[in-house]
Amino acid sequence: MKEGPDIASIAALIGDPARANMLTALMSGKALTASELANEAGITLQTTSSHLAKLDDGGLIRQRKQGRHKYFSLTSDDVAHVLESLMGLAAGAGHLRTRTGPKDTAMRKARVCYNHLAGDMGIQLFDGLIARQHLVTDGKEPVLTETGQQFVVDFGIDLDALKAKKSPLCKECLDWSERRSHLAGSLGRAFMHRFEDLGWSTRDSASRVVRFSPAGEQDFNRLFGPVHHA
Amino acid sequence: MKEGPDIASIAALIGDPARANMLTALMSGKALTASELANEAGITLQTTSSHLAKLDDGGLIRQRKQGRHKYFSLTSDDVAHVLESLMGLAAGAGHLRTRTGPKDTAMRKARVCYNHLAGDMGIQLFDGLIARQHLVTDGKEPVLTETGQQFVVDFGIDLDALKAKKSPLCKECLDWSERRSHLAGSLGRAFMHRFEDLGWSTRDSASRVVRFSPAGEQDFNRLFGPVHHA
DNA sequence: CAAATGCTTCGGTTATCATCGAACTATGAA
DNA sequence: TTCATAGTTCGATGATAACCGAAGCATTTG
Repeated sequence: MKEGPDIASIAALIGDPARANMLTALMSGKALTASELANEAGITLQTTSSHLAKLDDGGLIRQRKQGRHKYFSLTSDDVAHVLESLMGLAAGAGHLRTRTGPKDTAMRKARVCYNHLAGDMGIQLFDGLIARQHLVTDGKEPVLTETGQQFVVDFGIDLDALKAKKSPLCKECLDWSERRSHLAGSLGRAFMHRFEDLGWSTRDSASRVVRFSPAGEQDFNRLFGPVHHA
Repeated sequence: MKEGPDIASIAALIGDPARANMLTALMSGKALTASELANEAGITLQTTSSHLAKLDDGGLIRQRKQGRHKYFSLTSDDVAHVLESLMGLAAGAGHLRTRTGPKDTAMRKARVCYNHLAGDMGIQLFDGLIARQHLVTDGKEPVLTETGQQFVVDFGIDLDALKAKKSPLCKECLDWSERRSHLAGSLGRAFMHRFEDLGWSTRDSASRVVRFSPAGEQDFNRLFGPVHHA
């Protein structure tokens, strides 16, 4: 009724089932066309157009014209973060829409959260970095240690390029399936990208599922898995 | 098409302006009554009641009856975190709301609530016991853990005598200045009594104010103050 | 007991908004 | 040019839900 940040209008945007489905689809990190989003939400193209205009107006999505197509994507990691948090709440409250299926277990194991790795393996990555003291979390956002910076560079990530950008290097993102933190931010994105470059993992084209090859998973566990003390 | 939790229903809950105002008001961490929330949202009590039922149904708030009042608060830090993120997206500053309770600073700090400690220090006692895992609250009334029982005995309280009585050992009591929980029940009374026996505190004869000696407050903070992680 | 206070339930009104059919614009292909 | 595909705009409809008045509980106070 009065002052303060208008969380109601933004939440209302997410609160419509059709729009929520579109946003969830965009959590894959891929840019999608209006038609694809219409299909995701199960509504006609006209209605979709109206929804997309509202989402754009609310600053939740960004659009790029390319030929006669129009590609839509989430505006920022912040938007993805809010959506992921909402999923956490919904999952905690027992508001799951679908019961556990084959795809669900794959989703829980490894999936993309906008542009970084989430699910069980996302948490392993995060915990593994911390266990090896490559990353420290003192209250606020995580920070790379000296050895951590060295490790990242050795792993084949151009750290200087990431630092040059203005977007935050490390961010925590709450996992809705595990209810624990995993690594987001530009470093999280870089890790995801590197895994694919190394051939460790591939993205499922139709969903958010990330599939690791047996060899890739083995390498992953060696570098990020639980630490065994002597 | 439909994967993951149902974020739409939860977002829709937050998406109504009246409910958003209530939730924002509850972000203070304090429990508020239905009437106060009605006032915050600028709607009648009937409508508020309906909204509160929906928020409760969605698992966003939790309610507690005390006397003829009903106090509402956010269910968890997770809820607060989502709201905070939404505010970030809405790109605005937070706003503080109604300030209620005793104006006397001494009363705010420490006072007697029937027979146990209330006010800021009462909350510190309660939070401190939980932070040290001496007390757990899983939905219902708090319960002493193994280490908690040992701690209580070591502190000089005759736990067996308390257990022998029929009155409940631990109860949560809502603080009317801080609007948060503190420890009541026979254990709460025992703590209060022990503080006085140890010479840590004395009761003001004319009011409900409890005065701690400097040394007593120091000891109190050592045992019940905030926990510092290594 | 009765009066007062705090909150809930019920019924009816109103306003909003998601939805689709149809018509329109824009880009690309034949 | 003509056709096809991608997306937008407009108008009408229908369902949902926010809202309040009035009456009903429940608890405390006098």
